[in-house]
Amino acid sequence: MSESLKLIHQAKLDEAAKIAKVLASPTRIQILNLLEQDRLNVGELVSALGSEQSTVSHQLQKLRAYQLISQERIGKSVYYELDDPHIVDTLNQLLGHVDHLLLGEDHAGKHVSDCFDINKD
Amino acid sequence: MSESLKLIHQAKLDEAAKIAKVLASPTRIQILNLLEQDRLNVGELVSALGSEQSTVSHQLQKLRAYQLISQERIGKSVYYELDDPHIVDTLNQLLGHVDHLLLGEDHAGKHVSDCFDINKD
DNA sequence: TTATCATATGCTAACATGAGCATATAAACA
DNA sequence: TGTTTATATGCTCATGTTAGCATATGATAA
Repeated sequence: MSESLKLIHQAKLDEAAKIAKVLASPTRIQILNLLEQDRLNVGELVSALGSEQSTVSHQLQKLRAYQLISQERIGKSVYYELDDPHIVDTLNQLLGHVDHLLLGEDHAGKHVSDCFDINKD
Repeated sequence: MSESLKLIHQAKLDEAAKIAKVLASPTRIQILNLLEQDRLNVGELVSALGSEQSTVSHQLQKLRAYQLISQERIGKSVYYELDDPHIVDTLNQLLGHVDHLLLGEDHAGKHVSDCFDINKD
């Protein structure tokens, strides 16, 4: 009598890896985090992130490719917003995991707050 | 009156991205999936995965580096098992997300089962 | 000790990725 | 129309990743 193991089939495996890849970038995580709070245009994202405008646009392109965000032009600006509630869950789960890790490492007491505010304007 | 946005601080961002990176490989996801079902040695993983032994060992090394798995030598073999319950949650959340996606895409009806069994021996 | 089996590691080639500069496009305004 | 503003895209450099071959290590068996 032999035990059997379940394999995830390749298509599902590849898709899962792709999504993980989208989340595997600090910049993209930050963008998703910001868009979870508000609908923002590129300029607002650029100043919040402190990155180059082209860098932000490139990352938005990738998020768009996975249909995680949607865009709408208003006047001169293009506003982005989250378009996939599931990815937010996955991201928050991931961030929760990290909280747990960082809390564990920082057991000594000198724990820093997770977030800090910035001014949108 | 200006709205404020919360930024995730860099350390947390980097850590989250690192974890996502670990999950951003079909091979590693499959390994985690298999180890979720049973404690397995490298040879068993190799035959289940159908990859080169060195490839599997390299991936195990990465999973080890993140302390997602632990190892124990028994006789000539080294057995691996999951060492982090949280990552399993994150992975399952991710896989659930993918199920949702694939189901959506395959709306036409020809939907394939998610997993298939293999013989462990 | 030597041979053998199981696993780990060094190395390399092919490929992907992230960031930023320079530039193109597209809308709005004068 | 021409100019300005906002965003997108092409290109490139530096860096990282994957997989596999060859080989090293480590444990067991003879």
